[in-house]
Amino acid sequence: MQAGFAFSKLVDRLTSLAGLATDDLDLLTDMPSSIVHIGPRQAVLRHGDEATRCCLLLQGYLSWQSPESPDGQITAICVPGDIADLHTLYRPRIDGNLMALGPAIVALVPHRFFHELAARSPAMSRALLLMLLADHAIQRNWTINLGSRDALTRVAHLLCEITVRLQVVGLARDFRLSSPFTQSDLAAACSISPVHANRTIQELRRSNLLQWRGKTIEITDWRGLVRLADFNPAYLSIRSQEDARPLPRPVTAAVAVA
Amino acid sequence: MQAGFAFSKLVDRLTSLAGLATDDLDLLTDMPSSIVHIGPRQAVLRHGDEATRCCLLLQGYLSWQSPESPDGQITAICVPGDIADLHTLYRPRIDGNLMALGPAIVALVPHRFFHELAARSPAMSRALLLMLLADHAIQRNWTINLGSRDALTRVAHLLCEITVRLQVVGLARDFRLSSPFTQSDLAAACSISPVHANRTIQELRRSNLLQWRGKTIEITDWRGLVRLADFNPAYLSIRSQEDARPLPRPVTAAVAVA
DNA sequence: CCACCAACCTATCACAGGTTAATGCCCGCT
DNA sequence: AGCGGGCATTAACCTGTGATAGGTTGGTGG
Repeated sequence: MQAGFAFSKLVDRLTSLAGLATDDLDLLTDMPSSIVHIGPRQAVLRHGDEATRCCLLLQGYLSWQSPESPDGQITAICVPGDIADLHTLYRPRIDGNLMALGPAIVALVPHRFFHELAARSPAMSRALLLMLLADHAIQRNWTINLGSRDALTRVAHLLCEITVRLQVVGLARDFRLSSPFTQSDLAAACSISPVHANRTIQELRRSNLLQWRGKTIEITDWRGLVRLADFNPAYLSIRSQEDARPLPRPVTAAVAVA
Repeated sequence: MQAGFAFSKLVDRLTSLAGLATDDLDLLTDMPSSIVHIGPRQAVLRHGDEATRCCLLLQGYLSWQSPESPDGQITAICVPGDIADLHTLYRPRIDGNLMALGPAIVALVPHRFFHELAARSPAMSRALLLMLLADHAIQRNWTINLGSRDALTRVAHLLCEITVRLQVVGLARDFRLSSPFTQSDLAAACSISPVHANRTIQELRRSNLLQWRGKTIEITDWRGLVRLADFNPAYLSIRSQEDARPLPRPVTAAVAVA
């Protein structure tokens, strides 16, 4: 999509969920926002806050951490194009802490904008709803991941999920993903100890499934990783590539007006 | 609320989430539905189905089980008043299996009804959305439960959650809950082995926190169970009792019309 | 009354993963 | 260049939970 457009990843994400006409997407161009750079391990939203703006992630990773659990368990991860706290449109009270994993860039957008957007375009309204449902489906899948997989397959599955979610917004197409997060972060997301996360990563390396050097992960055997993790991307509710390009401006409507 | 009304538990649930005027609630009286009795361990919806109706639980418990995982892990539990598959209003493809734990009674309601309901009443539309968000919050909490608690506190936490959710719809007020489900079911929900679930329950008994005899559980030390589980019901997004009664018919509106 | 079945309970053993702590590495800072 | 502080790595040890296998109880039907 438009390469220079700051919100292009949001556009990618939305069109991956629902059919949107160019008219609908045009509504995003006057999205008011303030751009904020976040440092590593810095909080974006704190437990108990009342949100009045949504937090659209432009670059990097954000994580939701469960409040008042000493181990700082990570309950969700956001990738670029995600609106981290979309649900605050309807329940503004923040439950949990939203932290950056590594440096990140976010756009803060007033709730008001999305409410008006939804009122103006039913298709957009629907797309936002599907975004909420997709988040829900991902969350359910994390439940499955924690409940039924061991450490190795759990880590593998998480990496598969992140990779595909990045690919939706045009990142990691070559299976190289930036990893500004630490092994401890990965451990916190998989609910294993940092030490065991390390053991696990080394086993993935030893099996020639991936390399993790410095701040990038390269998946060298995608098929193998998918097989190991028993990964099925269906739950991410991504439409097929076929359908995933913007619908043309509805000509019939123009005719009707004329 | 109206005791004889078949959908009173749904009313309880909705009003616990949002302020609803009597006018809004009246819209529920012509809800078309077919009542279905489900046997224990019987499937209500199967992975891959396309839903055209929503499944409102009237009595008993339903569980979502992850598809194609041999251990039959339970990823969510529904209590009376819940609409088990509300999300199918927007994404009708079923992901997972919906099974009854013990005998259950459900009302099948055409999607169409809810769509019209939402179109007619903004307050209802909002309440349904909040119901989806509440489900999401519960799911996130299951992630926390599996990720950060050991078997004992995990079971304790689940029992706390179910108890409070039942109380919202007027059940288990005396901390006695019907438990038509088996210890294996509980194990599947907590991702532990049935044997260990048994050990765990016995420890809860030994600590005089509860009794589980036959098909009812009696929680004899609610405070103690809450403390053990570190249970905080905030995530269930239940409004305070104060707010939780129906709003009076908005007189002002009538005046405006007149 | 007994056969049968499902659920519940108990005992034992093995192992995945947690805990702790020591070491090494790399990178930024003065 | 030297220093300090995260972070990755390795090792030794320990514990919670899974697996298996068997015994008990209670309800249901012949």
